[in-house]
Order: sequence, then structure tokens, then C-alpha cells
Amino acid sequence: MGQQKIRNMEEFAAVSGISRPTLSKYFNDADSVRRSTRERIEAALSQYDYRPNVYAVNQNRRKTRNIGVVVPNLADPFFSEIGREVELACLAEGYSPILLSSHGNPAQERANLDSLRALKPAGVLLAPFGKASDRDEIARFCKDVPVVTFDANVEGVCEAFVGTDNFQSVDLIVEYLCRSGEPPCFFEMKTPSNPNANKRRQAYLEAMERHGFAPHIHQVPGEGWNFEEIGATEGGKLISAGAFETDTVLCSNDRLAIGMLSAAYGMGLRVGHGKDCAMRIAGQDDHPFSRYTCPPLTTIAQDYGAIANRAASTLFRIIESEIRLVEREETLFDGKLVMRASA
Amino acid sequence: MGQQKIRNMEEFAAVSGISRPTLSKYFNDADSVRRSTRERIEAALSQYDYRPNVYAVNQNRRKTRNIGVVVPNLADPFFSEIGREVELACLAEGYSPILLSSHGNPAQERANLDSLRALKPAGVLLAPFGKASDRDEIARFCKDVPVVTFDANVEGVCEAFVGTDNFQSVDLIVEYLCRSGEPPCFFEMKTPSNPNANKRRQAYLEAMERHGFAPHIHQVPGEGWNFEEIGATEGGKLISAGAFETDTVLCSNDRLAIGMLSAAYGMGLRVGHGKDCAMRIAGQDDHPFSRYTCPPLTTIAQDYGAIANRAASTLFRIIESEIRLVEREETLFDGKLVMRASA
DNA sequence: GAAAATAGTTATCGCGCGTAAAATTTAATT
DNA sequence: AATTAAATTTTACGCGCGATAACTATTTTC
Repeated sequence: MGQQKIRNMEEFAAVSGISRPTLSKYFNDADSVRRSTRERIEAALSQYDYRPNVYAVNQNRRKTRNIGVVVPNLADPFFSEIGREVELACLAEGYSPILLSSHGNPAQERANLDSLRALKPAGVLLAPFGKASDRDEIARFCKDVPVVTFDANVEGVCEAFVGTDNFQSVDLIVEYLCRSGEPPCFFEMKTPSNPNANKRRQAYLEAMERHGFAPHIHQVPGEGWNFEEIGATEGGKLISAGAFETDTVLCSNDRLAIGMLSAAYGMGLRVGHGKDCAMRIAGQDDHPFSRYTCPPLTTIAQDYGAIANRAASTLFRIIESEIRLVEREETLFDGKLVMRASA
Repeated sequence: MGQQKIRNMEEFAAVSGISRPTLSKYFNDADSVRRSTRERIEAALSQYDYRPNVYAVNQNRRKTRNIGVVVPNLADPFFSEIGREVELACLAEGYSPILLSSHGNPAQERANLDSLRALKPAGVLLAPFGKASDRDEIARFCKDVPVVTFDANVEGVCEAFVGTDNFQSVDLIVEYLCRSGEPPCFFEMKTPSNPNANKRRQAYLEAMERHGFAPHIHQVPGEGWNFEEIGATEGGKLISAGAFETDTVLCSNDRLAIGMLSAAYGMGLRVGHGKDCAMRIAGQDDHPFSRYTCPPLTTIAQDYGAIANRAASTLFRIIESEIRLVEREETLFDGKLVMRASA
């Protein structure tokens, strides 16, 4: 292989003995040419190592095969994991994913959408901040590009949304906690930017009522994405102040729980459902690190793979049908209870 | 703004009253045109909202302003953090970073370099797997594109390398551990793909000798990137078997230490430098989660920011001088001791 | 085996911009 | 005000490929 350098499709047509338009067809869809010619092309391809110029291709095609993938923060393993699943789904369908992180900064989210606009993507998979997102900007973007949001919803905007059913999953863990010990208090940040947080609080209230217990919500101050730190400092304060009405705390997400576990350990408290334990702590999300906390964290697992694949396949369907959805779709997957030692 | 839709530079030239070649100059370097014309252009720009077509630009430019950034695994917060720093450095210099993760898979690293080749990047910042990387493939890639490696070195390949001085930093923590208690055993994986691991083992041996203690290295089996799990299961086995010759263990990296801490907790062992503690565990890297382990992990901090910025600026220098470095540069930054409760 | 369908070829245009050379304008210098 | 240097405009071409029309070759169908 690699005899001489092929500069463009013209030259490759010359050495392969296939006309350029046919080659162009082949590179757009290998199955659109006759089997025999396809084999001739691929034989030549393995000899001369030529690839169409990406930029020339994308300039001339009406629509690119790029898929923008925007997540709020890659430093959070939850998003790096789900981002990876989404990437794989794109590659499997022959699209080119472009992964962008908003680095915990809503302004960066706008900037990312702006960058994507220039890349003329066939579609975008967006995990938005939620309330902190620029709703109008996203709505404007959705006019130009088909968008499927995942993880966090932006009500009424974009073609479809795929996420976890917070009401189902919160009820699941509340039910478990009530059944196995004292009913849980709820721990969260005062100003959560994520819309899931609001749904989870609401779901907690409803679940507690359904099970006949009085709800207790504790909201703490704190900005940004340092959830572990907030969980550790603010959660620690609440523990040492004896602020929690019961011995069980359900955190709005795993990262807060990880921080709180760290604080409890620092205070010499034994966490878990054992006899000698002072309190129970549970989380939500099944963060990759939750299984290595001390003790391992009881939590609700989101189905990363299902969410990622459904979001991607929904987007592909929209792209390939070239028709915007008549009705906005919302798909919610069930969470699963992951019982470990912390609660 | 946004009166009519500008389709191309020609139309923008018409409405702005500036000739197309001058506009072209402006978009390549805003300072290459006279101040007064620059202001006229920017005035028109704010009215008509036009942006050059990325694909047409990159097709015609000799070199793009894209910088490929390849990291071995974005799911590891260490790399997502350093990847972010590198991205910012690129943006600050007007380059467009393209972040690719190899997902812990050396084959994906090859695929990523292959994808990047098609994007004709001005340069690439690569954090390779090391031994598991395809050395020949990387070397071939470096012939076509200027590459600066960071974090893990591939001896003799690429323009430059930027990383942490393992000998300095290992000596730092070994010295601390020896001074403050029993000398450390060394815990690592049997077949570490990362070249830092080999350097760290070597550095441990030398440091122990220098301080007059007998070294004890414990290597455990395990494949892949589930370091925490390997640390927990294999490290746990060693602990319960009483295999460690002293009460202090220095792990090859923080993620192994996180797993081992989890195992120790599960066994009811108290870790730390207190009177009532059964053993000490230390790590290396100052992983973002290390401060929330139980107890918080004593470790060696790498200077993420310095490494990222030096790697980026070195690459920019090579790109802009258009001359390959005569001599391969290797820059090593010092690690800093981070004392927490675990050792 | 002839007609019909399918696949491939030749020829030509267009995409949006970079770039070079020559002609012209503008600004700086004495 | 004349001279010179710098910046801009004009003109023209090229990049590599998508798309299409009109034609030719190949394969299928009955």
C-alpha cells in the first residue's frame, strides 16, 4: 500500500479506473454502487490509501454528518460516561460526534452552541444546564438544527427529551428507606440549576406523603459544581448541629452524598444500616465513584446506556426523515435501586 | 442586527463596502488591516452577522487552526481536568481545540490519530497510553503533524514532552513517609501501561535506598482502567493476608489508593497517622476525588495547569515558527506534597 | 434475444473561500 | 506639495468535491 500520494478524488479515479462521480457515490454510501465495482474500489483503496477531503465534502454537501454533543461538565464522571455512550451511538450510525463540554458555565453553553452552528451539524444532542441555560438561545438554535435534549429537560423546547423518571426513582428509594428504617430527610442545594433537582424534591414530597410520613427538606447555600465540597461543609454543619429530624438522609445527588459521607467520617460517625451506625445516607445517580465511598453508597442508578441510545436514535430518526417531529416526545426511563452499605 | 441573510463573503463585501480579499485578510488576522477599515468591518459585522464558512476556509488554507487534543480516558477526572486546561490554552491563542478520548483503549488511540489526520490539524497535544500505545503509528503521525506529548512520555518520539518529575515527587513523599512513620511499601499493577508507573517504581527503589530502608514492591494482576476496583479487590487481599511488610503503603496512583481505602474501610481498619490507626495509605496525582476519601488521601499533586500550559505553548511555538525542533525538549514539573489524613 | 431497467461515464457547473499580481488609493514623510 | 511607502481594490485563478444531465455500457426480465 501507499505507493504514490493521491491528492484528490480525480487522481484516485485515474489510478482505480473508476469514474469520479461513481467514487463520489461510493463514499457517500458504499451500498449505492454495484457489488463488483464496490470491490474494485475497495481493492484500490487498500492499495493507494486515499480519503476524501473532509472540508471539501462538508462544504458541498447540503447537510454534514456531524453530530454535536454538548454536556454541562465533563469533569463530572456522570457526563463523561454518558457522553461516551452517545459518542459510540453516533459512530455506530456513521455520524461524526463532536463532544463539547460547557465546563459548568452556562455562558460556555451558549458559546458551544455558537461554535456548533458554524459546523452546520446534522443534529445536536444536548444535556443542558436547565434553568441556568439560556432558554431563548436554545430555542433559537433548535429552529436551525434538530436537537434532542437528555438528562435535563428544557420544557417545551427542542424536538424531544430523554431522561430518567425522577418520580418513579425517588419513590423507589424513599419506599426502601421508609421500609428499612427511619423515613429520610432530603438534602439539597438551595439554588439547584438542574431541573432534575426540582423534580426530585417534588417527588420526595409526594412519596413521603404517600407513605404517611412528614417530609423534611434541608436546603444549603453554595454555588457552582463543587458538589462534594458543598456536601461536605454544609452537610457536615447540619449533621453536627443535629438538624436532621431522622437518622436517614436522602441526598439530591450522589456527589452531595459523597461529600456528606466524607464529613460524617471526619466526625467519627459510622454511616450505614448496621446496628452500630449513627445514620444512613443515600444518593441518586449511581455515580461511578459511589461504589468506592466509605461505606459504599446506596443510590438510584440511572440507565446511562438506555438514555444515551434512545436520545441518539431519536435524533437519527428526525435527521433521516428530514421532518421535524409533530409532537414533542418525552421519554423517561426507570431508575433502579442499588443497595449498598450506606443505607 | 440580522437584517438580511448573508450567504457568503461576496455578499458581505457588497453590504459592508469592503473588498472581499481585504475581508479575507481581516478574518485571518484582524490586525492585518488598517485600523479604520477594521472598525468599518466590525461595524458591518455587528449589523449583518456573517461568519466565514469553516469548511471553505479550511479547505483552502494551507494549514488549519485546529489543535487535536487526545487523552487516554476522559472518564478519569485527571484527564478531563487537564484536557480542559489544554482546551482553554488553545482558545486563548485563537486555535480551535478538538478533544478526543481514547476511552482506555489503545486501538481507539490509533483511530483518534487517524481521524485527526483527516482534519489536517496545525498540531496535536497527545497524552498517550505509553507502552500500550502504537509507537510506530505515533512516530508516523509525528512526521506529518507537530505533536507535543504530555503526562506520559513516548521516548524519543514527537517534538517535545511535558510532565511531572516522578523522581522528584516520589522522593518527596517517600521522604515524608519515612520521616513520619514506618517506611512505605509500594503497591502497583503488574502490567501498568503507563510509563509513569515504571518511573515511579524506579524512583521508589532509589528513594528507599537513599534513605537506608529496604524496598518492598507488591504487584497485583488486573487489566484495564478499573483502577479503583483493582485497588479494592487486590489491595484488600494483600491487606488481609498481612502481605505488607510495614504499616505504610504508597500506591502507584490515587485511583488505586481510593480502591484500597475502600477495602480497608470494609475490613474495619482505621487508616491514617493517628494513634489508633492500623495503617497508612498514600497515593500520587492528587486526583479530584482524593480530598473526599475516608480518610482524605495524602498524595503528591501534579501541577495540572503548568503541564497543560507548557505543553500548549510549546506546540504553538513549533507551529508558528514552522520549524521542527532541532532537539527534542523534555520539561518536568515538580510535584507537591499534599498532606491529608490518610498518611 | 430484444426491450427494459440499472449502473457507470463524460462533461460541466457551482460551492465559498485563499491567494497572487497588478492597479489604485490612502497615509506618512520630508 | 511632492515623494514614497503602505494599504486596499481589481482581477483572476485554484482548491476538492457534490450534483446533474445526457449518453453509453451492463445487467436483468420475460
